[in-house]
Amino acid sequence: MMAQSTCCEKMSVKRGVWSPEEDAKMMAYVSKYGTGNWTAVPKKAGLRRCGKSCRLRWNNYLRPDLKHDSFTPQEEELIIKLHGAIGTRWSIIAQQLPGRTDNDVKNYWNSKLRKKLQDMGIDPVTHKPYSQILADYGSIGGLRKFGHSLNKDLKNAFTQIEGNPEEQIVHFSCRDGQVRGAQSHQNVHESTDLLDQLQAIKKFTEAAPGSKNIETAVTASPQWGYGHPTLSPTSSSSSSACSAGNTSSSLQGLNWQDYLLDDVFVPSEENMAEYFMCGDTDGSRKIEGPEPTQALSQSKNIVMDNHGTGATVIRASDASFLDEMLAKENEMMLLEFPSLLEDSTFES
DNA sequence: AAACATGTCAACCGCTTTAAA
DNA sequence: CTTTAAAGCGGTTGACATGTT
Repeated sequence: MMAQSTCCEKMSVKRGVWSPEEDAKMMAYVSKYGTGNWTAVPKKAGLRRCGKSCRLRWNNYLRPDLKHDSFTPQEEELIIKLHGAIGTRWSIIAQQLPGRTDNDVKNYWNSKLRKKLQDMGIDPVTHKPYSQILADYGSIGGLRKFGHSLNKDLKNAFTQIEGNPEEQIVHFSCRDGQVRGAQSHQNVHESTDLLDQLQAIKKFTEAAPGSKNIETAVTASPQWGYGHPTLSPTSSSSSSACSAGNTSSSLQGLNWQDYLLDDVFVPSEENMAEYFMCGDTDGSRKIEGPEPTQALSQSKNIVMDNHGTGATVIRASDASFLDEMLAKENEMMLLEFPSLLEDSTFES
């Protein structure tokens, strides 16, 4: 294990997996004294643990209101949707799932849901199809030459794939000028590992039995649901294939657009408020901090069209901010990747 | 049957936020 | 207002289980 100095080490207390005896002591203590003042718990409960460890054990495992069975398709859907809206705010997501902890949700996302989306050709960070993300790469004015280089690489990569190249490449082609602004710009930062994405797309195209299916699944993007039968992975591990199968019915009919940020935040400010007021009947729980406001202000600047092409409308007042960001990025590109900016072999 | 790879999940780390002194 | 301890949080690790070669 690590040799870092922690509070637990200083106190020379036990670490690692809890024994049934320790759990019993913990339960006995809480039933007698209740929770709170965790630093005092180890001494009072007769445990050789640090308070933090006790709190974690109680909150993540021993609490009687916790569910210990597997996640339901409904819970799965909610996690995906919320993750698409607010990202890795696990505690907030967990508040919407009674009996689940942030740790549960986080683990479930990392071990199951993230892979499931990847296998379907959807970027688990942006919740967009990889094809759209890659199209966006080529459509960013501030990264003009960089985008062209990427497109060249993409074309090289995809000419290697067997089948009808026309159908497969067309979805990754540059649609210059169509997507600009905060949303597409964000994609550049959030989906930085191009290689991984290429591999995922390759995997996706290989998994589909024929190019016709790909045509149906990708070209007709409004019909592209998470549960699309042709997207079920055939070459992935048994567990992911199995879980994908489990949810195909529950998620059928849902489009990837359903999981985009705007679906949750754009409709109205009331919806926003409702969303961030947690499900408690007394309404006492709510999100703290500036995030909802930020999300709202962002959502006002981004308007996705109904077909998920990612077209954005930026308020005039934001233009200078964007220009500044793009200029900064150009500057960074010059410093870090001057060779890419010199690449003039792929102009269009 | 053994070795290796992969998946799962409880627990930990360290940073941030909150609240009390 | 400042300091400090407690609690909250998201990311990461590692032990164990299971699957694959």
